[in-house]
Amino acid sequence: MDGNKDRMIDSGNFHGGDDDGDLRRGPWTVEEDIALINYIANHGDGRWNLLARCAGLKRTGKSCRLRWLNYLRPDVRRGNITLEEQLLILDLHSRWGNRWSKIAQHLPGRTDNEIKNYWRTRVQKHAKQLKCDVNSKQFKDTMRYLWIPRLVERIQAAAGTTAVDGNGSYGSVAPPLMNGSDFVSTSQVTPSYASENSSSGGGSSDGTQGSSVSELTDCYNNFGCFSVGYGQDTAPPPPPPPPMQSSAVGFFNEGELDFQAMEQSSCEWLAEDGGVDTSENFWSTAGPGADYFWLLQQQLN
DNA sequence: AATGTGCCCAACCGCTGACCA
DNA sequence: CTGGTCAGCGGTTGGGCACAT
Repeated sequence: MDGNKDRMIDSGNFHGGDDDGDLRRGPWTVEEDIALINYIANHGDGRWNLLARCAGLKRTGKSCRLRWLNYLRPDVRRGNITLEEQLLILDLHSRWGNRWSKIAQHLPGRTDNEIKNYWRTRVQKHAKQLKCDVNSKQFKDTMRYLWIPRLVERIQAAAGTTAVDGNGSYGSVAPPLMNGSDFVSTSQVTPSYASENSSSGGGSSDGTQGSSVSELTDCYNNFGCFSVGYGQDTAPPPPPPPPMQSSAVGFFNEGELDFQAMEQSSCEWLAEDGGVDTSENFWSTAGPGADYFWLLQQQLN
């Protein structure tokens, strides 16, 4: 994993010829990155097409913008998605669906692209393993009753504030959640985003304001569910979850969740990425891409 | 060692909305 | 109102890597 950190170094042209108007495509070279960083340092960003021309880059403005926002921006955070971030992503996605940029606003340093990739590669993969659609009720229930409680537990364990009953089984925790008064099931989220405060710089004045991890975990412990910001820009709270539907697939047998099987899968998932490190910071230590950025810094100095 | 397979993620593409003349 | 330009967003692609066979 993390293997392609520096694959774009000096990798030359991508997609071969396709030179519509002398424009380059594909991976960025160190020289291009330096040119872009230097130009933005001196002139700021924005007006990307103009920027691309003035910086002497044979790239579209779009490409420059994407490169800057997703990779070169100094505050971009790299490395593994932490448990806290996973929790936030699950929660925010349950409210907003695939509104990656909106979700990314609540994860400082993370890009919409990164979150989108995380969702597709990890979450959707597990939906596939469960043999259910990522938008299906079954999958949402799995997230809601298993993965999220498990994440909360692990976060708290990492913080040394264990507040979960001893046996660690969520088979016993899940039923109280069944009142489900607050937690949003995606199917309930009507995409009525019009009422949100859309001041693009803000990001903290909508329903999720302050949707920090600690608030999420606190809320979860107090009420057995999330309720942060719910209902401010969405439909009324969903009704209590009905019993599992029959015609179950994957972990849904005879109309009931197979919690054992689900929990096993949950453990595998959380162990495989969440259990590694919870605070890896790409910029501060050797991590994915560190060698590339080291090289970049050397070039800039 | 060679080959096959799956995963990850940077970058691209197409679409949409905002803005302006 | 219309047409053009630009920025931003979400979906998709494909190269490279790690691991399995």
